[in-house]
Amino acid sequence: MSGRISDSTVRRLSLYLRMLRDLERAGLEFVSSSQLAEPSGATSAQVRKDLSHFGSFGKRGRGYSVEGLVRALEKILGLSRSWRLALVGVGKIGSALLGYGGLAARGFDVVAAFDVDEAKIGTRAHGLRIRPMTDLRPVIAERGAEIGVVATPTEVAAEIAAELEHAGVGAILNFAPIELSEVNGVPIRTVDIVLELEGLSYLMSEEGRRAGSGA
Amino acid sequence: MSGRISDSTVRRLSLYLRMLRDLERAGLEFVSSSQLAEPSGATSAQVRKDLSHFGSFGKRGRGYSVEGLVRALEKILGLSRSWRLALVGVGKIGSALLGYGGLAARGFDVVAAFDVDEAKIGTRAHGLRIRPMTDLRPVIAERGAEIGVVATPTEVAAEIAAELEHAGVGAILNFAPIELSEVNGVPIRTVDIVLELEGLSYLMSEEGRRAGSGA
DNA sequence: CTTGGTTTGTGAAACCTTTCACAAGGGTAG
DNA sequence: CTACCCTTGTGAAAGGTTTCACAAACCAAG
Repeated sequence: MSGRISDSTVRRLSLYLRMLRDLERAGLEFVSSSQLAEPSGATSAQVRKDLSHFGSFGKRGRGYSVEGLVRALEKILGLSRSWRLALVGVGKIGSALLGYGGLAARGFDVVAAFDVDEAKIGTRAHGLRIRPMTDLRPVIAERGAEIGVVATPTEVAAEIAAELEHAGVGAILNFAPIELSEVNGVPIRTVDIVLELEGLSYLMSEEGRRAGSGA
Repeated sequence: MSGRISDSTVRRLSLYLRMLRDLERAGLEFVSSSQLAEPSGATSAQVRKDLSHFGSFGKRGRGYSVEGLVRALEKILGLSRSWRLALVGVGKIGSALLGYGGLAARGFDVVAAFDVDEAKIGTRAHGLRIRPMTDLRPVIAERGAEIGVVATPTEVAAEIAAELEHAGVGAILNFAPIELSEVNGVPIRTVDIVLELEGLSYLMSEEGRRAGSGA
């Protein structure tokens, strides 16, 4: 089993876990790979392959114990604990994140927020005091933040990411539309809305071209 | 050339285009595949392969004309025009989107906003009147919105997506943490922040396990 | 015109992911 | 215990994407 696991596998594991939690809440005891596959658009074989990288969790003829698999996936994904986030940039996106209860509900707590804007510093947003950038390092250390969130303008995103790494975070979630390069093995995920929209734009134009070229 | 183009190729094309626009603004005339590759973390061969699916845009020995390639990529990606977005759900994320100038700047204009909250309906957010869900169909038709944006709670996301499809949008951008299934060939992209964070959680835990297992 | 330096466009090879298909194992009913 | 039905776990095959490597083409200099 276990070698290097692909991003797409990890992504699917998260989706399986989501569904399993629903099933657990619903009181279901066992689930088959095909039931598990449906909501994420995967196949049953893919579910089994994905899980097989980490061990053998099912019972032949029965399926998987819902509770057992929830615990196993939580352990694999590192979700049996909660994580502390440090947010840099309390603008539109930053504020939206602070107000989004879904994060804390899933074990991601924002424990510190930073901004350069003098007018914001010292004020509170959703119960969190906004701090100046100069406090980045000590506050991240003191609060033990493990994940840095970059919600700044594009121009400073790379610099902020570097500072976060220096401050000791182990991973970065980036909302600026720029491809940040991973250094020191600190993984970075970028959420790039414009990129997603451009992907849709391509598909819609494609369709037009396809239909148009037939005539 | 051109068959079915993979998502990752389209994604990279967007990144090339971004860089090319910067180069164009900087007044550069020609660019090589290796220069183009750098910021997106691709290789020069990959850049050439990606472009080769759509035609032959470069000059051997010289590279690509910056202006020419900008126009070609804009055409390929459907970005020589602008797109109209209809937003459903003016909560935290929805408001953040409305306030985010980056969208309009890149040719994605939000032309309609809907919500179920009586208190919000009729008020204006960033110059846009918030409308009741019952107006969805007529307003989308009237304003000619092509892309629907789902920024609602998870529970209603699937239903809203279906309504948007019915109302005639050609693509959907979904912010609810749920995998929506494409129907009628209307493509859907989901931006799922929790999924990204869980991916980072996996990587950080992996690292711990790797280091720990050696001792 | 010829030579040399550069860069594209592209088959072929290498690599990675997904799907197939089936033996092995487990549960249940009689 | 036997017979039958299910579902897992997994090698092997298929399918896709990325990298390699090189001929073809272009430019500039002499």
